[in-house]
Amino acid sequence: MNERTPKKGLRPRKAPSQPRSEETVAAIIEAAAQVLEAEGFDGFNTNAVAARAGVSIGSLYQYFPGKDALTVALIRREMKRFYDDVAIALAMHNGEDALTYLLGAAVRQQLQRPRLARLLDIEEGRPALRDEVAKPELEQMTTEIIKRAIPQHASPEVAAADLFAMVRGIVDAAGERGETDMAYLEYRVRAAVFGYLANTGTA
Amino acid sequence: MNERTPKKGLRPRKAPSQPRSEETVAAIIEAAAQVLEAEGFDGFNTNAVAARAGVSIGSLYQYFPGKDALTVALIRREMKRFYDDVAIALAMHNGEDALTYLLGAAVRQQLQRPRLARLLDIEEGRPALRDEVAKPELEQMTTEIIKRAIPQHASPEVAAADLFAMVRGIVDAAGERGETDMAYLEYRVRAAVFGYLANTGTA
Amino acid sequence: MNERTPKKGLRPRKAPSQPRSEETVAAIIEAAAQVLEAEGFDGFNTNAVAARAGVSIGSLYQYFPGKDALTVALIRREMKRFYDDVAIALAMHNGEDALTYLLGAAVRQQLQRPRLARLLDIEEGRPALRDEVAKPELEQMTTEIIKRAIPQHASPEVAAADLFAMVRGIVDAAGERGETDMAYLEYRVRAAVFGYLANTGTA
Amino acid sequence: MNERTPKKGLRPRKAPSQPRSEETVAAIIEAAAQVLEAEGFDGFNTNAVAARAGVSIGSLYQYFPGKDALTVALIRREMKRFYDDVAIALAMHNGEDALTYLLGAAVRQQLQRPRLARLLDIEEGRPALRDEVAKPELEQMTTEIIKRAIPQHASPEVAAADLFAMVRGIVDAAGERGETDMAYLEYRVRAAVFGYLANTGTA
DNA sequence: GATGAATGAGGATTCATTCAT
DNA sequence: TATGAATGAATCCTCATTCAT
Repeated sequence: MNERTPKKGLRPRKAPSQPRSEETVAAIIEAAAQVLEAEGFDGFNTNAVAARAGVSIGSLYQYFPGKDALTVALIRREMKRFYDDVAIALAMHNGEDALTYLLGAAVRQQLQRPRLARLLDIEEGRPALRDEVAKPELEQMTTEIIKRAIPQHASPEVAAADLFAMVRGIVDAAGERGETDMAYLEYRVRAAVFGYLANTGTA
Repeated sequence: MNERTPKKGLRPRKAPSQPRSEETVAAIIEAAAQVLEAEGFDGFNTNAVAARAGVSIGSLYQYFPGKDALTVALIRREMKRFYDDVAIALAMHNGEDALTYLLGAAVRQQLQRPRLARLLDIEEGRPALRDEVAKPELEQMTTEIIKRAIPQHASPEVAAADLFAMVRGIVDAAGERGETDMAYLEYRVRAAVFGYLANTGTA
Repeated sequence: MNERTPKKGLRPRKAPSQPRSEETVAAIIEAAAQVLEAEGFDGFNTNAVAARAGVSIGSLYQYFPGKDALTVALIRREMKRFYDDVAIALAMHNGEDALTYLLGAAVRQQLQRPRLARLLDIEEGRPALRDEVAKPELEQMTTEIIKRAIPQHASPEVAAADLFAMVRGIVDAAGERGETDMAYLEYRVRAAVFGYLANTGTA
Repeated sequence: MNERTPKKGLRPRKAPSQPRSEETVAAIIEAAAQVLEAEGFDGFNTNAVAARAGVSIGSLYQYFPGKDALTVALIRREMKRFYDDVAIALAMHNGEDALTYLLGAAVRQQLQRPRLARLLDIEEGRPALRDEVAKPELEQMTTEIIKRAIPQHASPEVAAADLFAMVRGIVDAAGERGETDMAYLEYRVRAAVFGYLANTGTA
């Protein structure tokens, strides 16, 4: 499957109606997570995922039209948790508190399963998946939070993108090095983020 | 080639002594860069590289014991330029100037061939390559520069790692979005880095 | 590979330059013929063809970008012989002789390897291959021969198409029934063709 | 399912006694026709047929022991209409009229759903089905008609086979080219058939 | 009877690597 | 040394068929 190949289905093949199916789908996605975590990209193949999920390869393809669709589903599953956190942050009155909460959530999530998070970050960037996993609302919501925290900021959209990128960079690298002290990491992330905002805020 | 596979040679097979060989090796490495840039991981295969380099696949294997060795060579080539910049920075007297210079160099390099840079950043993280492309001196030198810029900083090693990671994060993301305004990007990177240092410096 | 799938390469992958390659290509095509003949469509898979040719599956794909390309090559090989016969017929002065010669050639060819001929006739009709195996010159040349044999014929193009179709129909069916008496078959084919022309000629 | 595989049931699994079953069976067969027509062999799979029929795949297998049995049923359904026409022809007193009527019926039927007809003609030839869809009576009846039309014909059995084959050849090809003018096509078919008979009749 | 989830053998294709020439 | 033909393990994916519910 080449990069320019006209897309193929990346959405789940069928909404699993029976409860049995739902379990199967969840099992496959979690198996994908585990395989990716344990074997890296090299070992991340559909047969391994099916085997780890305890289902046949045929079942996997009943629910996902292809490997990429499975990856997308996994990314979405992980993204969802963050979404919820963003919503919580948005509900806060104080902008700075909201941003702080968000950073904590990001650190927590990324350090929960660091390798998985890092590998999925990479997958997200693949041209074949990019459209499917784009998160416009997420960025909009983050922009909104920044506006509240630093009302006078000149370009909150750019700031949102930069902050996403730098947080991801710092936390992924920390996870890769095996860091586990979340408090310390959170402290540094806050330092980076608020430092960035302080220095770019008053354009 | 599995992640746990007992390593294989990742060093160039022979120090090309003859000038013709040197050219060949350079041509292969540049071809690898171009293929990676143009086709992404999906199209990055040894046959394509050999073809683009205008040499036979057999010749490629004469100079590189395997695909990973080729990747490593490419990473090293890109790293070298940065090395030189770090050396220049180290020669500067004023610590802040040195750091500023370094950030500029990083931005410049990363935005020169943004996609290549980003893909190589990913490759660097692969377990199979990590040992071969580790850059202890680089980190040490950067740490040294930070020490000079912020003498009282509590943990310059951690700072060096974080700064590497955040700069890479910001610049890779900017490249991916197609940004080309280096001055603006540099400004933001400086904001992030000096903001981080300001907030973590006085432990 | 669906019927509407945007085409894929159907031309041989590389013009085999070395003599060794040429042999390999020929061996693969003949193996394809034999497998198709012996096993029918059901057994006609690339692995079987490679095995029968005594080459690895990889070699097959070095020369043919896909299964269909192999089929096309086989069809072309068979077509070529007929082409030559049409050329010979075209060189004849007497139109009826030319047509008679052509019919004989068609019968001979089709009865040489009857099952292969019949299965390839079917393959030719597959939408995925149709464009690649179209034979406009062949039809043009046949039309020309008909014009010479029956100068006053109202619509020689239609006649050419009909004659192709009926000859193919009769001979394929005869082959399927295991007929081997070429003279008798040829006699009947001539009866059909000249009967058709006699009855449609004077529009 | 290989060509030599010891046969499997090709007859419908149960004579559907209840009216509801009969409808279901008919729906499945018509769905098979539509799928074959619309997607060609590539898309002709049991799941697609069941879906198009609006029944579950399980139900399909309740009525047909396998895919081939479904194909056979479809072929039989199409054959039946022709059977009736042959019977009508047989009831005619004048042999030539009978033959003419038969040809018209053949053209009409084949041009009704040309693609379906052509694909079923191919399926009929598959060794796995051949025995199940042989039509000895049909050929016998046709032979009878020929005998009446051309009493002195030397080998009416051979003629019957040839005529079947050439009519099928001409009409299938016409359908493939998208012809729709039935009168013109019928005229040419008559020309071919009566021409053939005229030229072979007086052995 | 009907359903549709599950199965897994089978088949197409890729690509890193070797080795005879 | 260079070449490029050959290799085959690995991987993706399909679809006829079964069977528990």
